[in-house]
Amino acid sequence: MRELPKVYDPRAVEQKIYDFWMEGGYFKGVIDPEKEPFTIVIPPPNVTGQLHLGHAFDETLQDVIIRHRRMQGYAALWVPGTDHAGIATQIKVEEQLRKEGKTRFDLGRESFIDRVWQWKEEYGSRITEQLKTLGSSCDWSRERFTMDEGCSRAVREVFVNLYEKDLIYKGTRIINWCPTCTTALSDAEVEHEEQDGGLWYLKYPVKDSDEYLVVATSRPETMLGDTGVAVHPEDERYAHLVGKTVRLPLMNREIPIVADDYVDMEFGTRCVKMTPCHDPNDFLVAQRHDLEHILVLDENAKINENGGKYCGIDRFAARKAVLADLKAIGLLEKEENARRNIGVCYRCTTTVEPMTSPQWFVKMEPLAKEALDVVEDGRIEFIPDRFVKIYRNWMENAHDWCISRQLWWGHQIPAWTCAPCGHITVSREDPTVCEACGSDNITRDEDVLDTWFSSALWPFSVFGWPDKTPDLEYFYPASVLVTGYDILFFWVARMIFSGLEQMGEVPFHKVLLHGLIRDAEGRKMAKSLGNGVDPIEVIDTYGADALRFNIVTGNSPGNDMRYMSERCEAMRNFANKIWNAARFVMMNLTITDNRLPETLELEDKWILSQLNQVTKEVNESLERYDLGIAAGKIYDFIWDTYCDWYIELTKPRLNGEDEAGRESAQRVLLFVLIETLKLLHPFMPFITEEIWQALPHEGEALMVAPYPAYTKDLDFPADEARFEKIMAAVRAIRVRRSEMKVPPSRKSKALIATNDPKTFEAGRVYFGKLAYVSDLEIGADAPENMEGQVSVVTKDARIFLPLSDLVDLAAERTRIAGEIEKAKGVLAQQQKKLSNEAFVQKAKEHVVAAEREKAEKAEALIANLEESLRQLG
RNA sequence: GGGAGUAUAGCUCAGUUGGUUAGAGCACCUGCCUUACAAGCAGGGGGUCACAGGUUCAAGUCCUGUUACUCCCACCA
Repeated sequence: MRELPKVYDPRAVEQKIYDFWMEGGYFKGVIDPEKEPFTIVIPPPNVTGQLHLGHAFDETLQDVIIRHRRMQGYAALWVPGTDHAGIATQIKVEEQLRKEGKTRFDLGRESFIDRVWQWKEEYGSRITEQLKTLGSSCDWSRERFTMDEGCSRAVREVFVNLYEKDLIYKGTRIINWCPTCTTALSDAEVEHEEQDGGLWYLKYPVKDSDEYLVVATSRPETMLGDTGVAVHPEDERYAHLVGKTVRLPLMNREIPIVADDYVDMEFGTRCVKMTPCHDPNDFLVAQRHDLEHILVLDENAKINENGGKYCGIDRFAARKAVLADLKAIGLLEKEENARRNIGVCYRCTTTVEPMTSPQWFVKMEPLAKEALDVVEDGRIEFIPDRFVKIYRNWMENAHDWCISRQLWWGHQIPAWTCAPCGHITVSREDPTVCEACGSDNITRDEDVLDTWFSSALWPFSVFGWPDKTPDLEYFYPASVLVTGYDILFFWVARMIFSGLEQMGEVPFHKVLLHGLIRDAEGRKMAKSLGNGVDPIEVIDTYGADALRFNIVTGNSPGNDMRYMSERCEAMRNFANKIWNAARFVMMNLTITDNRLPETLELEDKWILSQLNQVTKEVNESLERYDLGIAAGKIYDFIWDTYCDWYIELTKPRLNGEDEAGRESAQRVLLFVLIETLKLLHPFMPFITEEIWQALPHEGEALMVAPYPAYTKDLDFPADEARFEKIMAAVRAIRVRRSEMKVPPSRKSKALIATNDPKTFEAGRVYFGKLAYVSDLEIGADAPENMEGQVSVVTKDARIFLPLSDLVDLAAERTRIAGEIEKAKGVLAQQQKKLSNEAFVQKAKEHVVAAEREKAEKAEALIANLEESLRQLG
């Protein structure tokens, strides 16, 4: 047993304890046919990222869950890993190159990729090392990376699979193009924000006529690619023009006027310019009317050679130029200011440009259906369940998923196009010849896959799929997935349909969705705002346990939370509280084992019964993934019940002469402390392990000790009730003394008049320490002379404190009369309820019983109060 | 345009399936360095649970409507 320092210093403990766990191999998931597996796969953070509070939140929840299950005896496994994060990582390396005055094109594809791998080697372990400082009990021997060999094989297998099933196809469709990242994006990767913009009305002259058609647009530069004007088929105003053409200004191109009911007859000018290559709706209309496709932007969003004299001009400059030129020739009818939603790239916030482009897509409809079913029928449970609606909404409307990216860092698409015959060969092994014509003149598709394509396979790729590995067999599917609601569509949805499609089974049974951590003002933490909080600094200041406890409490599933460092301070204080409680127990410790004593005192039964109750509630809360509630209960038990009451209660025994009494107090103190450490361990793993190691214990490590469970043997409801009587009396004395401002140094005699002297006799010894009583008399009667007596009343006792100099009899009478009024108020309410027949008949039995008891208590209290008042005269 | 969430003490938030006189932390007030802990102890003040209806013996909790804020989804030029 060691002497512990007075103040807990997490820095002296955490690293040491983590190393101890690692050396013990306790994080390792072990296949054990006797045990039930409990699996979590980590949402892989970006390999070159840095730990932020969002990660800390996510990882803490997972660690609490996995530690609880591990202690419960499950074969627990938490698989860690990182994501190659295509765009994000590529951007970072390109930034680095830029500082050297180079672009990726200077290096060429191969050396650029080499460079990224170097970068990954350099920074790839940073985030995982940071995860360790949080205490994450991941099985590091199973760490994976979305671009490691195994995951790459899984990606290839899935791609080929889906292609063969016709669920992946290549086609020229309208996609979202980011001109900065120079790649296509999926719909999910586009964020919408409202911006001020304009709406311009352009006049298109009808051929061989004096008429004009007026079209409105928010992107006038796209008119360079217009190939038609649409009006509604039933619009009489324009009926005579359908089939004719207009002369497209500036480009001097004749384009047809078509009738299509896409046009809203109630809206705008009722004429819509058609730019099939730069607007998804126009694209559809163009298909129906066989309009020409003219792409006018290049990959950097500059006007291309199809834009005539505007070629080479950036889209926004082109907008101004086009408008100026139209105005000059009198074809700009008017302009309006308007706020509108524009799409921006989720990585770089550049305005994305819708444009047609040959890309690869995953056909969503067939996949989405089953993925929705498993959530609807409960095979996968969302916590909280309101996310089912959001998920449904998305699944029912999901467009095909654009999976090709014009990047270099990522899984290159396994498709080869044949130069002579144009056939595309998609294959598990790199082909040397075209599978259709046998030509060896084939070239591999340059594009790579969306990062989320490999993330979608994570729940099974980490276990070695497509091989049937023992891990896959035993640990798949995961028990619970923990992640933020912000990646429900990016990741969760795609894992679900991928798991179902490839494994024929859900990838996890439950999804615990948490919110975002915001700053103290409720704003999103963002680099641009500079309001980010570095968890590593927090850990350094307050300790990982404090950060974890802060994050786990004070929020509920699915809701955002604000980060406030004051809360960390409070939790640091809590850690210190436990530390000192443990110090107290240790400095009084002479025993070397932690068995309970043969005989239990009243207060022992009380604390054990309370412990048992809190154990039950904590397990129930954890079962429901109400981690914050569970943590709160442990907090209250430790601070209020154990420290503020029980420890104080044991002091008379510990300091007493009775050997047996000293030992039994130690035994109960130690037993409850150890059980409490176990309860708390998933939440505050470091400090609990450190203390546990310093106490007499069985087993190697707290983290693999059995988690406490409710037991009938420690249920003492009758003793609890008896002890509550003593507590009530102690509290009442404290209140009275405090009201009279009697300092603790001034002790007083006390007389307790009660009809349950046996109970108070059992608790006699506590009144000295807890209620500043110097000499206690217990009996049935009040003192004969009430002169100078302060009376304190509970429902079970009338207590008299001779504090003659402080007593004002008149004031006493007033006070007691006031208390009677208050108690009568309570009683009246109860009686009202109880005299309501409907209540007595319809309410549950225990509710009625509780009300009766309450009424009885109030009655008893009133009787005692009245008795005291009478004696005061 | 569709959907979801939030609204409880000065601040940040809990509040399980409706059931004691609605809780915690921080802040505030009073008294205490009572030898585990002043990062502490004891006591206290502070809430018409956004608003209006409804269901029920009983509503912070369920239903309807209203207001305010937040978020997600969406191709109205």
